[in-house]
Amino acid sequence: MSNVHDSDRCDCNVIHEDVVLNVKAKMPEEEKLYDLAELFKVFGDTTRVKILYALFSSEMCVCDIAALLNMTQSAVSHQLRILKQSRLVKNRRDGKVIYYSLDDNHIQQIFNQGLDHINE
Amino acid sequence: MSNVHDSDRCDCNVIHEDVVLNVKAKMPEEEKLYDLAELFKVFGDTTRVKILYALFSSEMCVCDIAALLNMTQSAVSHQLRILKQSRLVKNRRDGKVIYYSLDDNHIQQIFNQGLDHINE
DNA sequence: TGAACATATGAATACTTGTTCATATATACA
DNA sequence: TGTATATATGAACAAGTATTCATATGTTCA
Repeated sequence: MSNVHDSDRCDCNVIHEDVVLNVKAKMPEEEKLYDLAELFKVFGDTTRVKILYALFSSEMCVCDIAALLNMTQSAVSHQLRILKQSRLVKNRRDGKVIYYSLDDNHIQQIFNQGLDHINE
Repeated sequence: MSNVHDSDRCDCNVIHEDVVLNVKAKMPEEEKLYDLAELFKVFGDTTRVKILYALFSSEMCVCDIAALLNMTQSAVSHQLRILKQSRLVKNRRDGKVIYYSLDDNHIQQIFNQGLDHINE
């Protein structure tokens, strides 16, 4: 039984208590929203967006990605780690070379929706 | 006529030049990818995700949002400004009260795709 | 007009994060 | 086994950002 008024953080009055209660009932659990923000945080960096977009075309090794983006191997490697931790990319080893590829089929749709917003 | 080799930033060799050139040809223009990352950066904060999710249910005034999220009116106001600048929300004034609502119909789909990724 | 309320905003602070640099790990090959 | 190459990673630094605090703006109503 959570109460709208159990807070002292808001320095103004609740104007529409019915609305607040109604919306509160419909909100997903805190953790889901946190995870969602964390996912978008991963998409919120130009380098990572470029890497993901590159992998739409084909799997690539770290050196190729670095050359494509005109970036340091180290910088790319750091970003790939973040992408892998978020289960957005996976990798396979072939000798010395490690190939990265997409590990998710929602990314392209999410990106397309995002581009729709930008282009409208 | 851009050349893969005009860079000195990559401290390793290009292994698959054909792949790099092919992917480079398919990459969207730099600016689009930048804008896309900027958009996701806006989604990459728990407070803003919560605000947007709340507005899926109904339009709300600033005080109500602050009460719902147990946050300062000021903090909410700052975030609403960012959301408005990104054309994700709009507002209308009714006397002293300002009501915010969604200004984009891609958001819900983007969020749903994101949740699909998290839940799989 | 002045008090009360809703909202906006600038400055400061604490925290997060992307890149660099140096170096470690791992594999191939002579 | 030793060297070269591909990749990973820890530490440090610079740049960005969310919240807080104080205050300003704008509207209503007595």
